[in-house]
Amino acid sequence: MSSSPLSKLRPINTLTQVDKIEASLQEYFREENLQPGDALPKEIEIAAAMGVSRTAVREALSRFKTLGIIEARKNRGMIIKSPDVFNNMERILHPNLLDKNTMQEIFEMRLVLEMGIGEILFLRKNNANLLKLEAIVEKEEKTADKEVKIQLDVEFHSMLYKISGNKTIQRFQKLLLPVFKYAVDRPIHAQHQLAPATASHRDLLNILKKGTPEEFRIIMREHLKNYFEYIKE
Amino acid sequence: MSSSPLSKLRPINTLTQVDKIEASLQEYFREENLQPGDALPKEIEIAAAMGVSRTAVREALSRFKTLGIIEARKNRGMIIKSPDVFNNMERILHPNLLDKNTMQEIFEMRLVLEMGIGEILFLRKNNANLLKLEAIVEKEEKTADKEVKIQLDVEFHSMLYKISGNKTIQRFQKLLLPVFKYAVDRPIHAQHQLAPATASHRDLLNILKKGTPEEFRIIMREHLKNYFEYIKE
DNA sequence: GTATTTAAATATGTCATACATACCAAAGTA
DNA sequence: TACTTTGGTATGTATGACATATTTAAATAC
Repeated sequence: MSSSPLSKLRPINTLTQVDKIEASLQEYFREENLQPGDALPKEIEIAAAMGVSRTAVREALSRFKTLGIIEARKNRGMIIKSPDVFNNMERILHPNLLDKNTMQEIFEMRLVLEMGIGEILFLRKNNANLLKLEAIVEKEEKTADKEVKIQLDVEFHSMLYKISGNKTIQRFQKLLLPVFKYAVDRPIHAQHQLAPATASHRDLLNILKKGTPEEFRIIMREHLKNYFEYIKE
Repeated sequence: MSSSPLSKLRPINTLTQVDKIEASLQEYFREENLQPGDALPKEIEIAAAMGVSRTAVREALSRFKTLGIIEARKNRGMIIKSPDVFNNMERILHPNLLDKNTMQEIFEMRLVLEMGIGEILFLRKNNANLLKLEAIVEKEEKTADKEVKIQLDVEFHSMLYKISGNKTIQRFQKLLLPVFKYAVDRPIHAQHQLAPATASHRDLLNILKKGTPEEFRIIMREHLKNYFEYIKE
């Protein structure tokens, strides 16, 4: 059997069968303009319509299930679902798996969020919120236990996100926490952390109570100074 | 074969077989402390070890593949992979699927990022970067075509993220773009968009060139003013 | 005629088996 | 030494069957 030199040229499309089925389904979703709650055809029907095995269809569907785009209720058929944006990220954001660079970038991202959250805080703050924040700060000032202090530090910043009233941002921050913690625990960073913050949580609280967004940003920048020094390197 | 009355009591966990296999595999990954690059047992071996069918194992593995935690190279076996944090989100962040509230929150999140990115820009900016930004601004000032203007607006902000040097943030922003666009196109928002920004891209560029992070934040706040008005409601 | 029970139909979940396919490695050939 | 061939291997795909839980409809009891 003679093979022409062209046979060396691999087809561009190295997609597997399941990949194609996945794409085809996605197109189907779009064309049908399917909305959450809408029902899907049965697996067998999909397989028949595409001329492939139920096995392959199931694997493609499995991907959508994993992503949270569809939900299969046993023996009841499948429906389109409104996916949880971060559900998947939670499952992969383990320090074990991420490379150092990505971790570093996520670390920075948290700083960016922290610096940018001020505007919304001033839009959404209220007395109840501020009291809770106050309680945390007071606890912080009273304790000497380092472990407790660290815990309260997390709580303070978490409360800020809560005050933002934006559950998506809140979720995202919670997601970043383990990565952030891991980064902070790295030896190279430990020394910076030791340096006392030049602006305290109390300062932030006071500004949030009686100051302006602009002042808040300045104090927050000061509060995070050590971290910004860190990422300079 | 006698079955006690207790056999009627169904186990609390309504987990499916595949769910259990997934959990079991996850535990295996953790216990073995598997790192990216490490090989997994063959599907058949896993199935045999767990006493289940290869089908079920494959479906559990398929989930991990979808999440990007493992990679299957045909006929070569599977290995642990360093997952791409946002790869999954890209696949679900379609305006069709997300509910209004989540979209609104993502919209806000983009504003937060935009407000917080300044610090890092001043850390990472350089002449080459600024020239590119300048080029975009000049094009903007010369064109009258509204479509082009919108496109250049996106490019300007995208370039800011690029200057941040943080590919994770950059990716995230790209991810948010369609959602943002969708939100902006909503009628209720259209009127706000029509109001001319009180601080231009040129202003931002000038500050980035010769100003301070603090000034930059103030101008950015001014630049996004209309959007902030919008989310107040 | 209403209410409860039973039974059938249904669609996903799981299993077993076989074959296809592409990659690697080792043996064979010029 | 360089190239080709060949075979083993593990994932990818197909087929067919049965399990199981839910829904719907039929059947029975009152």
